[in-house]
Amino acid sequence: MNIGEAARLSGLSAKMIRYYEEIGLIVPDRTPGSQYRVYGTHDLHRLGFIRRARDLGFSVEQMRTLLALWQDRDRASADVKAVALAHIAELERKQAAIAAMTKTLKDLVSACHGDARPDCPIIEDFAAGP
Amino acid sequence: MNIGEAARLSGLSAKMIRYYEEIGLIVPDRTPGSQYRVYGTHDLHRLGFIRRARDLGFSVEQMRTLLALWQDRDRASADVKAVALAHIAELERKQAAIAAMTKTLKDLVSACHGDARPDCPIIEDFAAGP
DNA sequence: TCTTGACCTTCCCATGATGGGAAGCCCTAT
DNA sequence: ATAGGGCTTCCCATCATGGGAAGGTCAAGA
Repeated sequence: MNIGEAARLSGLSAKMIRYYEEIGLIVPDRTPGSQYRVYGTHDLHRLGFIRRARDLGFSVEQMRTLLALWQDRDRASADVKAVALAHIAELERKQAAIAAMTKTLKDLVSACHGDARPDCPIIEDFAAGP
Repeated sequence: MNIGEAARLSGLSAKMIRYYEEIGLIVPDRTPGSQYRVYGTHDLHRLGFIRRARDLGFSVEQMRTLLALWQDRDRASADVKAVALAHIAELERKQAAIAAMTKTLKDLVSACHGDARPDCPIIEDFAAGP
């Protein structure tokens, strides 16, 4: 099948599939005459893997590692788990940062009348020196 | 003062201060001869405001809005609150997305032995079709 | 058989916020 | 006067993604 159908079936955009090829994640065959990309069942399976990993927030480099581990039938499951754990740690780091911002903002928001008057603890907080 | 000291005092990098100038958030005076940027107390105050807003995750466009509201002594506190609430909503959206990824990953990780054997529920999940 | 329209190709550019680095100017202390 | 540190502008890179232009390919219908 061509890239359009592969995109539809995988849920990735054709743009991104070409990008993933450019960086070596998936390299399909080409039709001899037209140079159209041709995706077979194997490629489609690989695209599905990429899609799933991407939706779970893995970086392109992590996906590269995971794809290699997938292909390596003798890898230790510990190797896969390590990649997943590293990603979880990163997600939790981001989550903590967001939670801290949210908490501060909610405190400020709850102190603000939110009416037509100009005095506002939010702005005042921002304007207060360190 | 010059940009280096302004950077030190505000906690922003000189690079970023120049960038904020380029996009019109803060425009300092220049020394007539040398074209060095010169930051006064007013500028420093503004940089502090930017720093605080940035650390709370506001986008540059939101900072632009907030700076304008700060300068406008007649704004309604509701206007400020609306910006903050919109940002909180965005943070919570991101937080929910991260939490969903984290949950899925943790489930997969807990199902994975993480030893020397090759069978791994994580990879298997990724490889499973939609 | 020819045309039309949908699809494909490559190439360039943009995003947002940030950093790196080069080439060259300015100022101050020795 | 010279050295060194700070400043300037300019260009490039990140990461994953989308937009769009110019042009090639293919299949279906007249």
